[in-house]
Amino acid sequence: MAWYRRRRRDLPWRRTSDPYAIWVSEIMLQQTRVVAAIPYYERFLARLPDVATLARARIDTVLALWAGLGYYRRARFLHAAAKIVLREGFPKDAAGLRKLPGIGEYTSAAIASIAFGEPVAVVDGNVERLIARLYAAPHLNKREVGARAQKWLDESEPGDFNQAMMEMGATVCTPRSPSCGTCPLAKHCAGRANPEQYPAPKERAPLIDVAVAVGLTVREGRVFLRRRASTELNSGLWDLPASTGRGKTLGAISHGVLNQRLRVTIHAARPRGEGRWFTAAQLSSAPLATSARKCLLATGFLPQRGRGSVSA
DNA sequence: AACTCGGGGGA
DNA sequence: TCCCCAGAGTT
Repeated sequence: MAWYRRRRRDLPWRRTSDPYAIWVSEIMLQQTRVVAAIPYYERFLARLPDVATLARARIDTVLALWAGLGYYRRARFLHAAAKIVLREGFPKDAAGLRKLPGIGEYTSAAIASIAFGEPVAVVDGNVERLIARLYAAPHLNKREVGARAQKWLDESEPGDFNQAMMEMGATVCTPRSPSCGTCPLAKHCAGRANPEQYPAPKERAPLIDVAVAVGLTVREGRVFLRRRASTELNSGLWDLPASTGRGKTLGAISHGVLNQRLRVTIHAARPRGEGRWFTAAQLSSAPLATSARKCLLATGFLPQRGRGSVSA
């Protein structure tokens, strides 16, 4: 705790005690690095400053604010949960938070400890690694990590304790080349001699190549897009429609996603099915699928500007 | 417990 | 290219 008070990063969600803002930050931080989430967090809260505004916003607005951050299901869960909160009130503890869509074991504990001071330890990737090394235990499951973290929890300041654990994992007890020389726990750490062995590496799924063909139609400066259905992946995002692949090839992109590598070929096509025409300017504020954005950059429909181009 | 999410970015 | 990130939901 002394180390944390000295070394904590000045992060935007550490400047508020608003449970809504902390909630938004925790959803954005799921499987997402702190530095990646910061600009999205700032923009999201500026546009949707409270839970009622979020609940009443259109899903397109929410998805557009999320575009580029990945794991878009999080945005839909957050929006759905905001509607529930507007109707039923903000949950008062971790158990109540846990019932909301998009909030699991980690996130319920994080919000409850940080916003409400509830003495419950979080287990994220940082805490797993820190505990595994501290005990030189390569194969602990989440429940076992949680029990050990809970034992150390400072119940007078559980939010700061949890953030201290994660901050340690993110800045000192890092996956590769940890800074054991400056670690305040080094002399208590059983894994100090060989930190890279903890936790044991997980076996990875083999990389799969997937061929995808999409159709591109441009007329009078507008491109034809379809909205992905609620039953599909990336539902709600605008995407290029599928193609038979028989039209003239206009380009190709590679789009890595988890254990897949999508090889997307872009073909000239006629507009088919439901869809909408977008100008390049309209796309800057539309929830566009990342692979579609790459295709539109590759074919020159969108200008090649600095990635992200997070315009309000 | 394993798998998916057709993510994203640092090293 | 590899690794893993303040994970959650589904099967």
